[in-house]
Amino acid sequence: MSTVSTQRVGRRAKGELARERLKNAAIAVLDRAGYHQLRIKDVTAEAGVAAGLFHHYYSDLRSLVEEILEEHIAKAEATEVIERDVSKGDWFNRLRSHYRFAVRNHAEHPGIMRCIHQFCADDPDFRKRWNASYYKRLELLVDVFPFVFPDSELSADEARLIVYGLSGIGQDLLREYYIERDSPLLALQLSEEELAEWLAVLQYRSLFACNPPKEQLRYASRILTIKRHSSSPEHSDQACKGDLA
Amino acid sequence: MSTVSTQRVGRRAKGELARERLKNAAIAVLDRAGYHQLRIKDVTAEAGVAAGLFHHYYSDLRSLVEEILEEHIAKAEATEVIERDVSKGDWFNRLRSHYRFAVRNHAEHPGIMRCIHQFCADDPDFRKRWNASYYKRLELLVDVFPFVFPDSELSADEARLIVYGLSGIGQDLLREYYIERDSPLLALQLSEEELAEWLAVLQYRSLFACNPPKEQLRYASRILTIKRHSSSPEHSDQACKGDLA
DNA sequence: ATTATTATTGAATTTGGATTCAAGATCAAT
DNA sequence: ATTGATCTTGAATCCAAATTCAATAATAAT
Repeated sequence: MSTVSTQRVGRRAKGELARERLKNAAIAVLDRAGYHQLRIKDVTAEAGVAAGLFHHYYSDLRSLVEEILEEHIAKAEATEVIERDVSKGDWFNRLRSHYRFAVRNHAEHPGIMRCIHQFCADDPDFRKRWNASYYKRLELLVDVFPFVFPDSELSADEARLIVYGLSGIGQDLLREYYIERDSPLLALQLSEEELAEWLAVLQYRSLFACNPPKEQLRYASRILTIKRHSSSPEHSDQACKGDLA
Repeated sequence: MSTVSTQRVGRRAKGELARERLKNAAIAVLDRAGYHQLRIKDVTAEAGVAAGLFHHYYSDLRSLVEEILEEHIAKAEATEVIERDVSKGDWFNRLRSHYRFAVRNHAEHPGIMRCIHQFCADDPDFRKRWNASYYKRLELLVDVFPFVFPDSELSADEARLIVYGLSGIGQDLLREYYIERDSPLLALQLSEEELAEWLAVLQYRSLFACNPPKEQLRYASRILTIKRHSSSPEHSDQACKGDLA
């Protein structure tokens, strides 16, 4: 059907290409300006096409942006497999994997993440769509709750309260760090892996009320030095030893 | 100067009154529609005045809304005194007080909190203004870090990383709960005090890697039943006993 | 080579809403 | 009671940006 040669491009393929160029242009503008300053003219200018062409491919800005976000979500969902190589009881690595995913998303697609955030605040329908994706990940954790804590007297909703509450750890921080790029924490010059680990440690501590196993930590081990000076030394690290189910 | 009687109202006072009515109308519309759907006509209609009157009192919507938010921030800062009756080493109550403040804000002024959120995502200047207020509270916690954890090897920035990371606990949750009113957690029917306590417990656990003292908990004590079934019983609760500096 | 289809342009029009303003109403001062 | 100031109205105007569309170019089918 469509020619693959460099010069000759089929009509249909050419159309698809222009469509794609508009999309990429929009992403570029989203990155530097955000959704609410986005104008059709910005997009077509960035793509180097006439203003009128926009409506040949999209009915309005919102539908273009929705397509971008939808694709992002779909792609992320396809490749996440967050808990892929995490062994069954290895909770610290499970949490760290979730954060790796979140951190990578923010670091690689700040414009898109910002836009998702703006859409969620504005548009109930989109918020539902996003939450469906986001909560799917959270529910992975909620689901294993009764298995990990068989003795706990928590209801399912209470488990959810905990997971949803803890999911906020680092959310704002990631935004300030990667999107606004305007946080005192930028001074720390953290790599993605480092940041993911720190946040995972914080989450782990809250979940289990103890530290993750020392040997798993590659960057954030200094957090283990946090001890109430009023309590007996070496209290909790030992008790919550190992990390196997 | 101005008459206090019910019927007769001075010229100046009448003006102030209309100004106030516009402001309250705007808050009402913010509550139900949010900043980005806010129109001057909506505000004047809600206030029951002609469209043109708006510009007699405000140059544009943004300045009106900024005034509303500025007043909110100022009032909140004036009355917060968050750590007022928290005794020096009583960390659990300190955290709980912070959450009481956050929860109350969301419960009482969902429209304004939503608007703050929207402004922060859009407007770098406002975000700075808000962060100045928000970080002021967080720095209360950062500042006492070296005092509470004298043996810790954390740098100031690392302490900040922890505090900022943990500050996210419950942020999204409060939005979904009080602003969007669309969270599976609504099923729990939590009172403000209950929610504040749950979130404080989560934060406390992450900070100290142990549970807060049982006797402080009025609602969330079931969280103490969370124990890794692989570890020895009663491990950390005892070690981190009491709560005095 | 001719014809039909799709892609692209940019000027003209439309739209949603902010902004202005002349005129009328209300009020305090004299 | 008259005057001058402020408050209020709503229709008229303005404006930025979206949207349309007739004309032209590029490509594919015959």
